[in-house]
Amino acid sequence: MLDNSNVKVKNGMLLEFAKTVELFDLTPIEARVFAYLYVEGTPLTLDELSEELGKSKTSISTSMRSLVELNLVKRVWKKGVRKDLYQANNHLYKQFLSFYTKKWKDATENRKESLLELKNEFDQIQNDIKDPQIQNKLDDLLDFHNRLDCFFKEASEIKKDGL
Amino acid sequence: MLDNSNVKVKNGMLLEFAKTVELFDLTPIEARVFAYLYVEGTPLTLDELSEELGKSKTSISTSMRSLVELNLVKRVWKKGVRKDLYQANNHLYKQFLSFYTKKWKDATENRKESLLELKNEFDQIQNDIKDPQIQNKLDDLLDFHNRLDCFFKEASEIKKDGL
DNA sequence: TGATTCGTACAGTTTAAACTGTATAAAAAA
DNA sequence: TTTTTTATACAGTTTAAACTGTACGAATCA
Repeated sequence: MLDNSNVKVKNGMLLEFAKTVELFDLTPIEARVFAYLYVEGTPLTLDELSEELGKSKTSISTSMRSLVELNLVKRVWKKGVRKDLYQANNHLYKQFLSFYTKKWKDATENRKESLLELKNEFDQIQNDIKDPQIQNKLDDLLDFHNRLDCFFKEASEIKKDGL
Repeated sequence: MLDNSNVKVKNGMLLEFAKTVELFDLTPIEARVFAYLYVEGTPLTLDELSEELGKSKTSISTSMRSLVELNLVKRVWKKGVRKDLYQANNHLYKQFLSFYTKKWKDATENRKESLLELKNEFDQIQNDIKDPQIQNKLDDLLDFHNRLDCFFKEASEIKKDGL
């Protein structure tokens, strides 16, 4: 009875937060693992998480690897503890937005490069057989990708304010 | 030979653009349909798309429905043509960013509401048994969601400039 | 009116992702 | 050293998503 309401609120947080985390293109289990680590606060082992979330240790291990790669979770050491301990990074906003904007910037930049290559190829076509429609579309697409790029550049600026 | 290079560039655009579209959480087939419609420019029927993309008409039909709901494609009529015709909206940047930011704003707002309900519930716990850790985390999460909200609000502002 | 053609609902199939259990290499303890 | 314990690679299984073909109601044409 004493802790009952506390636990209820905690579980609610866990559930809601995991949904938000999924928006950042994490798989459901990655999201749950991160949310659990974050709400719990203290560093936890793979076995503990496996137990608490009712998933196999292998599942936890693989999703943990992703989370570490994404810089959302870090491995921590504690004297006398043999197992690996993992802790959620607690700068939620900064971390999430930075890895998300990075992902987009990388993607759009790759795409821009490819489109520029296509433009080069197109420019080499003899003028009299160039399809002007294609010219237009190519330019539109390049413009679109440039704007996306700008958007996420501005986004990372905004991010820094709200540290 | 004459059109060969044109076609090659066109196919390249199609491929690259589809990848970008997928970033906006569209399924691969939705992305391809949209990209094809966009690159092609002229309105097309389900049958034509089915033929060109080598997918069943049903597949095209369902993905087209999503695209129309997302306001990325519109149905157009042409005198004398019995089949439905679909055309890609050509304000790429505006359309994509507006539906994307909307999606995020809706999601974070829902989440904020749920968290506020949890906060109410938490406030009703007797003070002496409140877990202060939970208090902190709840506040952090609310703060995080507020910032996300702000981010996408600012984002839609930026968007309007680059119309 | 009946005949034809369109778009999509639905059921079934294929394909891919998520997940698990076992086995193994690496590290720690004895 | 050997024994024990950890994290993960891998193969196999389960689960979910993507996709297709058939069938049917709605609309169009004759």
